[in-house]
Amino acid sequence: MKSYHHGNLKQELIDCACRLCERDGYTKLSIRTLAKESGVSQTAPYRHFETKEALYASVAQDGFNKLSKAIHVNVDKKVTKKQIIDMAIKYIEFGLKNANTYDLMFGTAVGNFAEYPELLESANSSYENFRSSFSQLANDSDEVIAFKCITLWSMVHGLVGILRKAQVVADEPMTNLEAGPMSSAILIAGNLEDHLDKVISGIVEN
Amino acid sequence: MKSYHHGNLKQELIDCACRLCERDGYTKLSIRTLAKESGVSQTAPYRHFETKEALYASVAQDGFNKLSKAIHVNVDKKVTKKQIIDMAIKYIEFGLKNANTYDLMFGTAVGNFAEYPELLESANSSYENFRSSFSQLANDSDEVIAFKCITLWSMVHGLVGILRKAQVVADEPMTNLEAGPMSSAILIAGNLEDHLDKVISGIVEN
DNA sequence: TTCTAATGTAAGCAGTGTAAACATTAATGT
DNA sequence: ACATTAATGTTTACACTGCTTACATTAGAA
Repeated sequence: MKSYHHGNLKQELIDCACRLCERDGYTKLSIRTLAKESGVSQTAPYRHFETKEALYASVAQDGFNKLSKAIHVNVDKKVTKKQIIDMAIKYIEFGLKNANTYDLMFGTAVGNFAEYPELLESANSSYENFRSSFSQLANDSDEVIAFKCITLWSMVHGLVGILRKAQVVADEPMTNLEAGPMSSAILIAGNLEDHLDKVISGIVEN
Repeated sequence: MKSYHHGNLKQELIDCACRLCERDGYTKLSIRTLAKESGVSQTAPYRHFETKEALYASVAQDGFNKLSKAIHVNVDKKVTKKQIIDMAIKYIEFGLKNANTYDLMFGTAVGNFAEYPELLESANSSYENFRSSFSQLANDSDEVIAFKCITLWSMVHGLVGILRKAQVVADEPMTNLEAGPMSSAILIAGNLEDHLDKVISGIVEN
């Protein structure tokens, strides 16, 4: 005997949306199937999300929270280069393992973060994770910190994108080392740590 | 008196799709409106594109062709660092000025390039542009060329993504230099050339 | 000139986001 | 304790989508 009111619908919708978005990609997600999955009428979700974009925003927010956890570095003490490299690897792993969610976080499905304050805060918090790690790396000015921060961020962000495309192009996962289209991207994937060490050394010792 | 057969429908559809995709984003594009725009029945496009994805593939292909032109460097002689920087700037400009098309090229709307051989070739050709420029920069082994190439590519690709997000987050175009969320990304945008000079110097003199 | 393949149309299916009007119930103020 | 209100759910419906199927026209090859 189920009651008229669900009780926890909003959170259940978010959880379910996160799962389905990551499994099938956010394009495949429909509000109707989401409602069905939660055993509720087709339009019930609209009591909690004005538009589909608002739902996406919640999924993206959840993604940023998970990203923050994934890349978190303890900044009580001085941060080492090795920790930065580790952070970079964790970031890339996150991007590759949660590719569909990552699309939602950095794609255009959610047009303007400012319309979703909670999402904005989670996104900024992720960035702050990056920033604070660099602030404990050396005695740098804010500007230099920003430079290093953006350099690494765009690097890892770019690598996530490139590696995913390269996989697609190569028609095989990252094991394919043969010469071929965009094969260099794949070549690096097998050597990610070395690659990052080189690049980050260049950034850090600047 | 228009004839039953259009005569040049496929190309007209592509051209129109490119225009509309870039103007409104590929999500907003519908085959029906596209058909209407070309003065043809709703289902006529299906004679030329099996699925909507196939149409996207054509738009993306056109994007890669334009990208190739935009970043092309004459590799007859030795290539200079300045030329590489210039190429990077051209790439970023392309990504920012053709943002919606860029999404189609590097996003997930076209799942597997291998299913669209022409797209694949155009994409590879863009990459080859990058590669050949680096090959004329110094006497490097293929591996080192690949390293530099991927480093810069992921860098500029990442910057395109980050700068776009930062714009969104900052709620104002790249002029906003106030401290705030992700403001460092914006800070760099005003200084793109300096930024790239630093980073590329790090890559080139390796 | 006939036949066939290419290219167009018409009608329709199943699915979508979302708006509007209504039903039920939880929360709140007296 | 009870009436009122706000929150949350349902029903119905609209306009739109990608795409399929069956049919119409016509360009080009035999």
